[in-house]
Amino acid sequence: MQAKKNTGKTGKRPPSAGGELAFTMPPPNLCNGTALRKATRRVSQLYDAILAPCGLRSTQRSILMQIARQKSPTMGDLAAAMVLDRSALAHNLKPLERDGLVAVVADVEDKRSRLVTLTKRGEAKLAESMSLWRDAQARFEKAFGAEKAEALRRTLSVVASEDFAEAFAKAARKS
Amino acid sequence: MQAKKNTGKTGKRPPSAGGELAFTMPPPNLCNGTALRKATRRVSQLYDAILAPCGLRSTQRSILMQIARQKSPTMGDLAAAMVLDRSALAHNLKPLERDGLVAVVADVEDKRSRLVTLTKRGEAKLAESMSLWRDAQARFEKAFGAEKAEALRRTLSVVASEDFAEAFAKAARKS
DNA sequence: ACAAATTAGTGGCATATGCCTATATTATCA
DNA sequence: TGATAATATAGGCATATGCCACTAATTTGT
Repeated sequence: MQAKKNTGKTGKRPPSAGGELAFTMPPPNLCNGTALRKATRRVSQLYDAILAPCGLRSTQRSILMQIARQKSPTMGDLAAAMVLDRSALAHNLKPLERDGLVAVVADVEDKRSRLVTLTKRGEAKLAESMSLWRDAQARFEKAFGAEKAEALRRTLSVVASEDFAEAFAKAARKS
Repeated sequence: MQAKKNTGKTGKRPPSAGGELAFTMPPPNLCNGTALRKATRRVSQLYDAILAPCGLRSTQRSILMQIARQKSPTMGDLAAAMVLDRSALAHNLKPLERDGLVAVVADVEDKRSRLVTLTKRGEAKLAESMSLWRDAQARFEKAFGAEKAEALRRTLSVVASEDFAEAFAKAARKS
């Protein structure tokens, strides 16, 4: 960091942030990542509050639901479907295992793999959460519009896809 | 990806999840929260990889940027602007404080409040991150389309707003 | 067949996020 | 003014997320 720019009007100011920054401040709300994270925090909070009575958070519920869909996926398949890091998935499964909602068993086909399954309790808990989830969904669509919600989900699924990740990676930076 | 050798409905199955569930399985990709979280994880990963050389994650960068915008916000103001729980913000600031990028000082006006400011190092680090961030943004817009990206950000900002939270809360379920 | 490369998962570390409770400070009101 | 409510934050606990390095098992190249 070099000496401060002499713009001619720099006076003595509090220990920082008073003067001009070393870059042009972009307009607000321009970062796609920040916009996504803010919306996600808001919605997770709203959904979690509705789901609370069943003792599942939205993250946990989405994992149980995905296991139900894929029947008995490997850790890797499940992680890929959730766009979730493998180790993150492993950590997320721990509380669910501890509470007896999921079980992880070795795969006899490929001993490197482990298969994740719902237990009876897991199925029951997922079933129990359905009406709460439907309530949250209904509220979202009422507040935001069902059509717009569907369009948003489609858009988000593009952004979450591996195709998008590859396009992002290939996107040459300015030549 | 291995095909499960599920021998019909009579065969041996893992300790659960073989039969019909106690609810009707909704079509995939229907949950707004899950769609948001998946897209956010993907984009955070992509942005973080680009930002890595400067040592900031996208979350940290967005906090520094918001502090720069608000000059010296209180914890509460900053948390509200970030749609972030206060205690989460407090935790997130710890590594930044430790690294000397931000400073938290008591407010003389209201001794309950603490003001968050960027240090010189924080300003410099933020400035250093700008070109990396612009690279990530450019990649996103090239892969997704600049127009669509802007539309998405506008949509997300609606979802993240307090107005939306209120509308969600009021959205009566039983009409 | 055997070493090398690849693939699957674990464990450690660090950050991210949120709830609940406690504490300190300020504002209100009888 | 003194009790009380409201506000701002801190701390403890738990889950969420991701990177890296490591181990185990399979696949591949020769």
